Amino acid sequence: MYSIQQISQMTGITAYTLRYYEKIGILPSPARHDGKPNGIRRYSDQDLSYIRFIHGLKQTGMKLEDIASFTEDGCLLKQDGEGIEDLPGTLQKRMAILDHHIEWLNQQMEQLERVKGIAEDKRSFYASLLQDHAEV
Amino acid sequence: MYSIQQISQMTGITAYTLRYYEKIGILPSPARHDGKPNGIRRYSDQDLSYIRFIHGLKQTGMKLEDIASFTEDGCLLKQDGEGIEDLPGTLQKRMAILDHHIEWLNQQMEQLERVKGIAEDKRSFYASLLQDHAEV
DNA sequence: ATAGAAGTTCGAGTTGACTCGAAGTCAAGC
DNA sequence: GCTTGACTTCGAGTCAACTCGAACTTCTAT
Repeated sequence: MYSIQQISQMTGITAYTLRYYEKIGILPSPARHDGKPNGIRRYSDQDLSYIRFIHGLKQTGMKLEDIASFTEDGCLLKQDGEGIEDLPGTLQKRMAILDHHIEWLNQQMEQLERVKGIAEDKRSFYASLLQDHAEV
Repeated sequence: MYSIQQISQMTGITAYTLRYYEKIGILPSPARHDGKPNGIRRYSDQDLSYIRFIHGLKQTGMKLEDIASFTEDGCLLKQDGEGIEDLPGTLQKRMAILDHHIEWLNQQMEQLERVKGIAEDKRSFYASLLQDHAEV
C-alpha cells in the first residue's frame, strides 16, 4: 500500500493532480485508512498499474473526458481480476471501451507516421542542399 | 493564392485560429494584397503545405510552444526551396530542429506502442474471462 | 506537550489554446 | 449610392487541465 506522495513519485504525477483526477472521476477512490490517520488514501498495486495506464493514455494525447469513459459507471476497471461474478454484459462493455481506445491509438500511430514521413522528407531535402553546397 | 477562408476549409483550422497562430509566431505572415483590398492575406501553396505540417505536429500532441521553435528566427522554413544562398549554417540549424522533432515523434510512437500493448493485454484478459464464462 | 511533516477538503487562481464580438475597411452587385 | 459580405485588428471571454493556498487533522519525534 502506497501513500499519495509515493504514487506521485512513482508515476511523475503530482499529488494535486492525482486528487484532481479522482475528483473528476478519472481515477477511482482508493481505499482509505480506517484506523488512526483517518481518511488517508492507501493505493494498492492494482491502483498503481491502473494509474499508469491512464497516464499513458494521457501522455499519448487523449483528452481527460475521453479517458473518463473508461472509469465511468462505477469505476468498472478498478480491479481487473476479482469480482467477475458480474454478468458477461459488463465484460463486453469493458471490451467495447477498450476496443474504442485501441482504435484511437491506431489512428494516432498512423497520424504520427504521416507526420514523421513529411519531417524526414524535409530533412533529406535539406541534407541534399547541404551536399550540393559542399561540392562547390 | 488562397484566402484565409479557403485555407480554413482545406485544413480544418478556423480563420480565428490561423490568425492566432500567426500572432503567436507559429505561422509566418503570408503575403498580402497590395492592390485594392489592402492588407488581405493571400496564402501560397507553400504556405498551405507548411500549415499542414504544423497542423500535423499539433494533432500528434506537440505543444504550440515546441512547434514555435520551428518557425522562429525569422520564419526560416517559410519557403523550402528558394533563397538558399544563405549559409550552410542556417541549413544545419533547420536540420537540427527537424531532428529534434523527428526524435520527439519517435518517442511518441514508442509511448503509443507501449500503451497499446497494455490495452491489448487487458482486452485479451477480458476475452478469456468471457470465454470461461461461456464454457460453463 | 509541542513542533513538524504529511495527509485531508475546498475553493480560488493560473496557463495554454483557442474563440468570439466590436469596429472598421473595401469591392461588388442592385 | 447603399447594402452585403468577406476581410482586417484588437481585446476580451471561455474552457480544459491543472496548480496552489488556507484551514484543519493526525501521527512521529524531541
